[in-house]
Amino acid sequence: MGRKSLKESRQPEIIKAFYKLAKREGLENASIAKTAALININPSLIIHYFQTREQLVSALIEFILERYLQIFKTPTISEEDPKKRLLTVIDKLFSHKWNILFDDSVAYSCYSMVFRDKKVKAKFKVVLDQLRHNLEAMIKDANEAGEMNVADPARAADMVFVIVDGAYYYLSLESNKDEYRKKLEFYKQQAIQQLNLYAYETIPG
Amino acid sequence: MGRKSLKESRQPEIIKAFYKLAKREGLENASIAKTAALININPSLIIHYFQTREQLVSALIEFILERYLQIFKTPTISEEDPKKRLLTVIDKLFSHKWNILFDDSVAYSCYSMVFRDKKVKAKFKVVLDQLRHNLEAMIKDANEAGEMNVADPARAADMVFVIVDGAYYYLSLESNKDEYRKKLEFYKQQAIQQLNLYAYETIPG
DNA sequence: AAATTAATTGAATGTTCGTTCAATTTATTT
DNA sequence: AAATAAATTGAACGAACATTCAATTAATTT
Repeated sequence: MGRKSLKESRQPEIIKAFYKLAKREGLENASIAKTAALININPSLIIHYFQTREQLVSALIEFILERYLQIFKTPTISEEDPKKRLLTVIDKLFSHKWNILFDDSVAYSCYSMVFRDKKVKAKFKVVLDQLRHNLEAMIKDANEAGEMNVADPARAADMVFVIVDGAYYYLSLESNKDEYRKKLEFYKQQAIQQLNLYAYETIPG
Repeated sequence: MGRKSLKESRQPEIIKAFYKLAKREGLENASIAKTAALININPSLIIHYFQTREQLVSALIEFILERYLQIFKTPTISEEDPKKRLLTVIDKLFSHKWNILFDDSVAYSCYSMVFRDKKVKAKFKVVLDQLRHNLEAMIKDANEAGEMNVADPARAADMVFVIVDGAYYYLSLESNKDEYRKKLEFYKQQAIQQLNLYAYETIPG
């Protein structure tokens, strides 16, 4: 008996507010007090749900990493043709929505913890590997459907993400929208080329 | 008359201590008081030389960015053959010393400010562009010496750095030393391939 | 040695921080 | 309506923070 727990709704609400604040002012300036003020609750309530700021940050990291994986959990998957499906994912990786995930002060701040916190490092590793494995599986599907012939799907998938990560690292500094668009398109073509490097068959534009 | 300024020696000393501390505890936990304690001076002295913590961080960013450019300011340049010189730089980019610059919590924390501070963004842009221009110049030299024929040196240089940045973003999560070494070598080969993509002549291993 | 200027210290400031704890409110069950 | 358990508040804590200011020390010049 007694009151029902509100954890499942309150915790995400707090994490989202914390994230919003961190985006605005930087993770290092995102405090419990400010977060509480943002959603009109008492700071103690945040401690009630997360015990320490450290655990709140930990929850934030998981929140961010979950978003990364969502690229494989969208209507894309419903695409019937394996090669089309693959190219749709590549499209998405170099699209505006995916940009937003990378043009993100908070994500880089979280990433910086990788060097001081083994658990954070492990979390990031799991997600980045998952992304690679998912893409690898799609490449294999396209191979088996006879639509492509990538000799080493694992390495190809790896390289695609290396290009994605390296591309946004540089693109986030580009203020000129037109330059941004052009470069993004160039990097996308480079990523697609990775699927051709070992391919006997070329992908029609 | 009066006492001579010690700025030129004191400022770097303070920046280095601040950097050391930031590496150990994270930039967000690196305070003026702790930095002062580290080199046995009074906290006020740091304010004397930098006025605010913000300016100290700004100096730290410049310190870090200067180190990036040093890859082109080493004995490498003395190499007589343009192609050898180019490959030596590629070697360095995927070497242990360059690793250290990237396996660095502080650099990513600084980078995260890019999204909230236009000046920081501009600073990073200048340095990343400089790196690309330097490499582009070396590719052109090798082209003109008739040793290579890279059709688009600017894009090739860009791609090399995209691969470097993307590679370390993933590699920094790899704890297994053997895996790390293997993957680093693979990425290096991919970078070298970028110089061959448009080349009529292949580079002998 | 007197004057000058920067280096350096030390005490003090007000602010914000994360966290604790007891008290109160609110929802749910018996 | 009584019992229960979680939600929520509000006051309070000490710690650490960046920064200030005046006082002192140390080097350099005339």
